Amino acid sequence: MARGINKVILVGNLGNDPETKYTQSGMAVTRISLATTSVRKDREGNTQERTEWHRVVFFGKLGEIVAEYLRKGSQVYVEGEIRYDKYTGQDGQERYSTDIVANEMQMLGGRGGGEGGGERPQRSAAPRREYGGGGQQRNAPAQSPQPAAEGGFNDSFGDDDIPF
Amino acid sequence: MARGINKVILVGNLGNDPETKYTQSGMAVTRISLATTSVRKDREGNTQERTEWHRVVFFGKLGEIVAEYLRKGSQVYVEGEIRYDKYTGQDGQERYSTDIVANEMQMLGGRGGGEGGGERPQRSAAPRREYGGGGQQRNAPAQSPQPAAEGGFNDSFGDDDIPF
Amino acid sequence: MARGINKVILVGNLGNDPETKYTQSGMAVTRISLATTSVRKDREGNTQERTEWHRVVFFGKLGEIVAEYLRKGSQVYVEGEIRYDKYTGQDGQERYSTDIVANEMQMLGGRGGGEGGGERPQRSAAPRREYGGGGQQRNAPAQSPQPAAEGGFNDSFGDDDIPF
Amino acid sequence: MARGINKVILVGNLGNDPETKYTQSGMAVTRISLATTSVRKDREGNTQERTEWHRVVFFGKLGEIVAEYLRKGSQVYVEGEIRYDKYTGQDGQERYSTDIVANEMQMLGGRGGGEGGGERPQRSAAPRREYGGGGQQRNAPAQSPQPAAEGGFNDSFGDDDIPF
DNA sequence: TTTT
DNA sequence: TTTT
Repeated sequence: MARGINKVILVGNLGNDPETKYTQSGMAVTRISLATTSVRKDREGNTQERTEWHRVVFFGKLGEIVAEYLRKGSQVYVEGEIRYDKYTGQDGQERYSTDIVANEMQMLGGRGGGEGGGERPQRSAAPRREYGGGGQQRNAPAQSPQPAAEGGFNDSFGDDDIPF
Repeated sequence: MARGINKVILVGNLGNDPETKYTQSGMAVTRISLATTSVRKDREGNTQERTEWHRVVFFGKLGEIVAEYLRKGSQVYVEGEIRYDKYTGQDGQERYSTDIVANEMQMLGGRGGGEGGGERPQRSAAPRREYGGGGQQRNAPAQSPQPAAEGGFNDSFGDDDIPF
Repeated sequence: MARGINKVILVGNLGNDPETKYTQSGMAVTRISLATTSVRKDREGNTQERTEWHRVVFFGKLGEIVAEYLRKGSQVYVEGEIRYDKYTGQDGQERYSTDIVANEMQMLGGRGGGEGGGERPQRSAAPRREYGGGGQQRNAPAQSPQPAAEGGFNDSFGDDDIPF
Repeated sequence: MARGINKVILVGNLGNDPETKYTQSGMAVTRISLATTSVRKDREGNTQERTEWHRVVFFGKLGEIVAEYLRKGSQVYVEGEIRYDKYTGQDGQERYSTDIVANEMQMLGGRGGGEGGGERPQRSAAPRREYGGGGQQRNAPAQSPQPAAEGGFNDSFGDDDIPF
C-alpha cells in the first residue's frame, strides 16, 4: 500500500570498478559510482557542462551480476529509487547521504567497458517476474513494421484462455 | 537477459469502469481505457489539445485490485510496457492492437473517482518484491533536511550486517 | 551533447506549503518538501514502511505556478533530475545536499490540497513546447473513450504536408 | 494545462537505417524502427523471449540528428510519448497505428552501430531548454520547431543571485 | 572517478 | 512535515 512514486532512471558510465561486500547472511551488496553529464547554455550563450556522480547500490543477485559484468568505464542503464540516509560520523557529527537503490540494470554498448573483462556479453538483469499464469501456449507474433518478424511470444495461456 | 528497455509511465483518468475477465486458470485480466491529454501551442500560437486513449491491461492480483478500486473517472498512475499485437479479424483481415501491460499501479487523488465505489481508500499495488535478505533488523532513520526525522526503516539486515 | 540520462519521477504529497524566493534578476525559485512512502515486506513477513522526503526545487515560471497552486498536503507529479551539491557550512564543515530540480509538474487529485486555496482547478505545467512547425491546420475531433485509436491531431502541418 | 502524463522510455537497437522526409515547410521527420527484447519465464520454467518493434518518429532538429548519426544496429535511448492514430487505407478500411513521438534521444555505446557511419562520436540531443523565466532576457538558443523536453540545470545566475 |  |  505504497503512497507515492519514487523512481530514478539513469544512463551513465562507471567512474570505478564496482565494490562488493557481503552481509552476514551472504547477500551481495555492490556499489558503483555513476556519472551523468548534462550540458546547457547559460544566458551568455556559453556551454555549461555539469556531471553528477550517483552512488548506486545493488542488492542480492543484481549485486552479483553488477560485480561480475561491470567495470570502470562501463555504460549502464539503471532504474531504482532514491534513498536518503542520516547517520552520525566518527566525529559525532550528523551526516547525510543519498543513494540510488537499483532494482533494474542493463548493460549498454555491447562491451563490458574499460579494461579487463571486456569480453563479457551484453546482458541485463532484474528481479524475476512471472508473467501470466494460465494454461496452454499461444503464438502471437509481434507486430513488426519490418519484413522479418520476431518469433512468437508465449503468454503462458492459450488462445482459448484469453478472455478478450 | 533482456536487450532493451520498454517502459511506459501514464497518469490519467479512466474513461469507463474496468472490465475484468478470467482465464481458464482463474487469473484476472482487467482492462481499462485511460485518457491522457496534452496541450501544445501550434506555430500560430493557438492552443492545441489532444487526448490519447490508452488500452491498459492488468494481470493477476493487480487486475483484481484495479477491478475492485478503480472506477470511471478515477485518476491513476500506471507503469508498464508497450505490447504490439497482430491478429486476424473475423473478416480475415489483419489487424493490429497496442496495449500497455501494466506492472505497477497507484490510485491518485484520494478518492476513487466517478460515481459509485468512491469510498475506497487510496492505495497502490505492484508485484511484491522482497528487499534485502539478510539477518537482523537495523534502524536507519531517514535523512530529513528538517529537525524531526523519519522513523526507522527496516532493511531486513542488522547494522553489523551492513558492509558499508 | 549530454552524456547520460538523469531522470527522476516522483508522485507524493507536500509536507508544507511551498517556499518561494526570488533571484536578483527576478526569477522565482520555489522549494517544496515532497513525501513518497513505500512499503515492503521483510523476510519475517512484517510490513515495513519508509518515507523519503525529497527536496524539490522549481525555477522560473514553474516556480511561480507551484507557489500559487500547491499547498501543504497537495498531491503532485514531479519530473526532474537529481543534483548533488557540496557546500561549506557556517562551522567550516563541508556539507552535502541533494535536490531534485524539477522540469515538469502536474497537480493531482483535482483539489489543490490542504487548507486554503483549495478551489484551485487541477492543472499542470511544463516548459512550453511547440509542436509541429508546418503549414495549415487539421481538425482535432473529439475523443472516444473506446477502441484504441485516435482521431486526427493537429500536427500543425496539413495532411498534404505529412511525408508518411 | 495538460491533464495527464504520457511518457515512454525506450532503449533498443535500430532494425534499419533511419528514414527521413521533409514537410513542405522544410521540417525533417525521421522515422526509425526500434527493437526492445524482453525475457520472462513462463510457469513451466521455460525462457520466453519477445521483441517489440517500436515505430519512433523524430521531428525537426532531432530528426536531422537521428538521420545523421544513427544507423541500422545503433543502440539508442529514446524518450517520448505514445500517439495513436486512425486513418483510412487505400481499401477504404480503417487502420490504426501507434507511434512514439520522441522528444529526447541519446546515442549509446559510443559507436554508431552497424555498418557505415560508425565513426560518429557518441552524442545526445534534445531541444534546448531554457531555465528560469525571471527578469531580463537571456539568450535563447535556436529552438527546434519540435517536441520539446525539460528544464535542467544551468542556473544562469551567479552565486550571489541564488536565494538558497 | 566515467564518458565525449 | 505529507498522505493512507
